[in-house]
Amino acid sequence: MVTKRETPEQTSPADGGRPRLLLLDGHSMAFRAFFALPVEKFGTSTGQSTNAVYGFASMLVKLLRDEEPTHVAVAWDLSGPTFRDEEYEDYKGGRSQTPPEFPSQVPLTQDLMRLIGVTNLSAPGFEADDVIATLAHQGGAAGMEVLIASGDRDAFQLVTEDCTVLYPGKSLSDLRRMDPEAVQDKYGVSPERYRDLAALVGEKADNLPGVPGVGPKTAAKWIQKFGSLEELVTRADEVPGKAGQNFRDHLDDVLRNQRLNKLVTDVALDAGVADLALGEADRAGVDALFDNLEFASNLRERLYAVIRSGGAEAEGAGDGEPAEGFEVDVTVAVTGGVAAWLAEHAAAEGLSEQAPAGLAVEGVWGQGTGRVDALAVTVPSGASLFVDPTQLDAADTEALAAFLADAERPKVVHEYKGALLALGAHGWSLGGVVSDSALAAYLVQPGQRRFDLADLCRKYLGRELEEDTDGAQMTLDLGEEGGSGRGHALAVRAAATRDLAGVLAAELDKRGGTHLLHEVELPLVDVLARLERAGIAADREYLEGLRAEFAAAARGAVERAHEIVGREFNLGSPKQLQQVLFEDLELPRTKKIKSGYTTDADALAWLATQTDSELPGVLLHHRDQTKLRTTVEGLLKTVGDDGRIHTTFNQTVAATGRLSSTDPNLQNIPVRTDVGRRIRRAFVVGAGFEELLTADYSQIELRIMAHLSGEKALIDAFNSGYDFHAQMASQVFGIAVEEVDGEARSKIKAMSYGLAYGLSAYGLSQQLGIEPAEAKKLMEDYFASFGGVRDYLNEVVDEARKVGYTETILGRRRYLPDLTSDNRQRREMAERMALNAPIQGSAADIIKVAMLQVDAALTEGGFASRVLLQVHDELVVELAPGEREAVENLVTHEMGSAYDLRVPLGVSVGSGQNWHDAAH
DNA sequence: ATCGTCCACGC
DNA sequence: ATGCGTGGACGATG
Repeated sequence: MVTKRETPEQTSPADGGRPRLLLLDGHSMAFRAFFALPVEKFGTSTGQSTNAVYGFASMLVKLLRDEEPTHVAVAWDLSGPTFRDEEYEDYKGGRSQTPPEFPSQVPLTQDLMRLIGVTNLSAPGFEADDVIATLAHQGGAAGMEVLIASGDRDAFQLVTEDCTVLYPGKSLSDLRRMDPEAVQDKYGVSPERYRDLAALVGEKADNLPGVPGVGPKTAAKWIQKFGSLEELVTRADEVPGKAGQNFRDHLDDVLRNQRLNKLVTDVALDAGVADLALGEADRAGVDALFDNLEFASNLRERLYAVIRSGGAEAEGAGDGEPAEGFEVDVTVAVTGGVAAWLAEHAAAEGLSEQAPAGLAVEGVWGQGTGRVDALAVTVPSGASLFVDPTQLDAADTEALAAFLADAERPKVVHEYKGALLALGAHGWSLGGVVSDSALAAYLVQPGQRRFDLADLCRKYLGRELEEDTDGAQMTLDLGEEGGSGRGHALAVRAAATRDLAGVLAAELDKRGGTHLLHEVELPLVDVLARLERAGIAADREYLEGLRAEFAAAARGAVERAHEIVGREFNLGSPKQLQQVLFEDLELPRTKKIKSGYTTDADALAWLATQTDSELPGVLLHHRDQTKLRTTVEGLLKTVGDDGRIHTTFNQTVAATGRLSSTDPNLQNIPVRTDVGRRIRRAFVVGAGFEELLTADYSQIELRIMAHLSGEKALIDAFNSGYDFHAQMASQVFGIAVEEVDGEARSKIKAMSYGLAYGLSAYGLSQQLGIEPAEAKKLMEDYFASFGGVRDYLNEVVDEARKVGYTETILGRRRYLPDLTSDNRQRREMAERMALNAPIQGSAADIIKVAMLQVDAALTEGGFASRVLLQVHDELVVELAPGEREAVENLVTHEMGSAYDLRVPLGVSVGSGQNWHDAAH
């Protein structure tokens, strides 16, 4: 196996040009690292051990820094037998078991090597040592200086004047330089005779017994006296004493040892020494891996200081100095100076999509609005303008507004939507935004938790955004007049955003996400900002009424529950509930959870059937009413002065590409029960509008599954014109569609939807309340009719395991390193994510495109109607007077044509005075 | 105050 | 032991 990166031009080592080859024995060094660092202190939150990876990386960083090699390779053992096993079947026998936390760290270490530009090598039938011996010979022949880092003493036989072995001492970072003199000093023999000595002494780790009673001292004495093992064997009868008799008795062992410990120097390899030049690091890849391993920034920074990086990385990163900050030359706008500065520094001809201005907005935003406290513009030269909007005159304001709105003056910003809302609240529009560093980072790695500017700078630029706040820097800033410290900080953010956008553009391009950013996510920002700004009208009095009603019902349930139990307790505390149900009332135990036994709704419903006690039913009722009450209260809290609720749509949270909604979450308003649906009546049409319209995709995820799998039976079911689930059931059960009853239909419906989630037979049985065996049979019957779906799902996972990521129809990637985890739970979780991500993510792609098309068509048609909400597969539109029919057609058409699947995109619409009545 | 757990709502 | 989210309440922790 060879992993090779592009070979950059060779760098010269410090000593004037002689190439220096560093060879590492991967397994032996990783194993040393494993035992050098406490495994329990190095692990991720999900249980992946990382001590060996961390230790190995630290050791390598030190070597790269101290030795400055020009060429590096790591040799790895393969799992299969080697020629030594064939010669001696007990070779390495009797080794104690490898610790279970170790093996999974090997591929992680190999990944890291590849990412930092180091070649991994191995050869079937040979050990890592043989690979190293071969390369060391090649390197020597090519006039290179060779360094070998290995924890295996067999490597000492390779030592020459030009080849030094670095052998770990007490700690991993303490590598002893074994040159010819050091070998002679330590063992009393020259490196050429080391094999002779090792053959006499034996090697316990390889299960190669030597001569009993003969250690390194005796062996060295003999070799010194006789000159070599060969001579020693010829004159074996001259060896004195008990040890000499043992030698004669174990002659065969010694000779076998000597044959086996000879390292092979002509292994056929996929790469020669010339191919081992230290490559360019994939910094984003290293970051992703370090994030995954939850490594702190310390090691990351030390690594960045010694590796070659691709892209526009921090300058001076190769000299081990701390990364430099951002060079900005800040002009603090004084009244009347903005127009002149913009004319001089930010003219349209000075900016381009490749060299845009960086814009940073300081302020707050949310609830569909915002406020600008300050803003900074940085142009490619580093010239920066800091603006306090309260200090502008009319001419300044006009010039600034013109610059911000000008689509011909490209700019990049971090959190575009926030900037839109904040600027919009001051009456400014923002045009020409060619990238949003947060969105770009999200598309590069959608699973990341945070997309802070500071975090991203550290990760992609290797630079700290903020200076030490407790150092002299701060004092200095404070000493300057007019808040230039604050101006500098904001200008730095603008500069950082620009640098970041450049690096991320390159990274995103590599990952095929450029189209998604420019054609979908960026244009969507503006649409979302307008959705948030519009909000949805709420009937406050109606909500108050609901709150009172739900609160009263909940109180009633509390009283009744206390009465039943005969004492007071907190119905909202799962812990107290367990005490009451399982200890006081001694009801049957439910499913185990961390803290005891579950009291969730399924369990309470089951308990209700198992006992005469009224309590479970009362608790269920209490849960329902309490949940409804808190939902209503949450909504009431967010109704604005304009009588509307302005949610926030987050575009960088869901790893699959979906939007999410917060403050309040309008994507989880109850709909499934009658009482829950009443809350939807509180979302009403606003003043000046006529009705609400809802439009949703029917079974979009199943349609995507049909499209992606190409399963003909599934595609036919969608085209049959019958009720989809009934049609599927008729196929599975081999009956006519008319004969499919409700039970059969709902079983197949659950099965179909469960597929996209990676549902197991057990899960299906739980959901349907049937025996696992019956669920298994159901799955088998289902796949007998729709085997293409199963094949597709398997293929998705296999492919993702191979390439490391899944992809949606628009090329949105999700990286899933856990697919190769040796931890079963993690691996299976990643497998379910892998089969779900293309389906859920493609649905997200489609509705995003639909939103753009609907929005554009509404604008183009001159309609006053507007989109208010997106709920994953549904859009809520506020209809302006007289526009219902036209907008209904428009929305149906645009949603239906957002993407051309192998099955039609079904869209159903309805309208009414409120969200409830607009359902269909 | 902050965090993890449990629970429940949506698609 | 079915995917993706948000959020409230509780209770342990600081």
